[in-house]
Amino acid sequence: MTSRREAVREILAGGEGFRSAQDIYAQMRANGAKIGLTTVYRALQALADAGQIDVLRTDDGESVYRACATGGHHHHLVCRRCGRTVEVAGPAVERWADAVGAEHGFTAITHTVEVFGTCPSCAALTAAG
Amino acid sequence: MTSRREAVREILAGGEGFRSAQDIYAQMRANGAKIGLTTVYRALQALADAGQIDVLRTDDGESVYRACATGGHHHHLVCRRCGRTVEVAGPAVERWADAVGAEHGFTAITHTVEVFGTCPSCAALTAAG
DNA sequence: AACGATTTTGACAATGGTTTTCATTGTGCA
DNA sequence: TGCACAATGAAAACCATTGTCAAAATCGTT
Repeated sequence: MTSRREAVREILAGGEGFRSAQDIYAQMRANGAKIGLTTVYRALQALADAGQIDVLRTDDGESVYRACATGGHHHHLVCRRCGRTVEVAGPAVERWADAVGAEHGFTAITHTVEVFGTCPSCAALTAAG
Repeated sequence: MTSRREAVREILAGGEGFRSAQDIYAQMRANGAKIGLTTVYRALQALADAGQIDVLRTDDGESVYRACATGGHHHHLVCRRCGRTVEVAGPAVERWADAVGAEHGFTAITHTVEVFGTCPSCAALTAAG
């Protein structure tokens, strides 16, 4: 029983976009894995704590997870239509956030940035239909 | 009974930082107002739809609301300790977000940016105790 | 003022993602 | 094999939020 976390991580690594804990759980069960929802949550938390996966909240309050392609700090450009995501590095934002914080005397600055848009494919679809 | 929304808006206008729906409800009850939690939620939604208040999600999934001081688009610098918030305008980020989106062919770009940090007062407290 | 139509309100139940509980099971070690 | 400890998972608990629906308030009309 090599920690189920491995299994969870592999599921995430095997996919592309963000997935919710519930989805991951369902998929694992579908794959025949014997795992509980509780454990999925715990694995996800551990992975997130270890910085091995990305976490972000959808607008309706659900947490979604995704394997981190690049180890470093980065943000996401998410298609609001199909959910396709692109990891983007944004040195400019990092600097801006730090500057803004410093300007007001804040320390230990962190920030969350998510960019949403309509990806080319979906834009085409929208135009067509 | 001039729409309870007025009352909710006034509570928000009378405070500084972000407050959760539950907090607002509790405060209104404490002030002697006869209002239901359901109505607070409805008022908050209506106000948010009308663009009269800011809404954002805390890390633990709770929605928090705040009277919008400036009408225009802006972001927030939030103290992770005491919740004090500063509205910041960030032309640089706007441009960056648009540029990043455009670079990948995305259109109709929107973005969410929240900067967290420890405010001077809280930093002092931390250092002291 | 009186009336009905429409909207607003709010107590309560339901929802649903997430977390906790706790007994069970697996693992490492002597 | 036996024991200590971490991991697991089923079910219950949590809790912010939303839905339901009947009562109350408001408006427009007479």
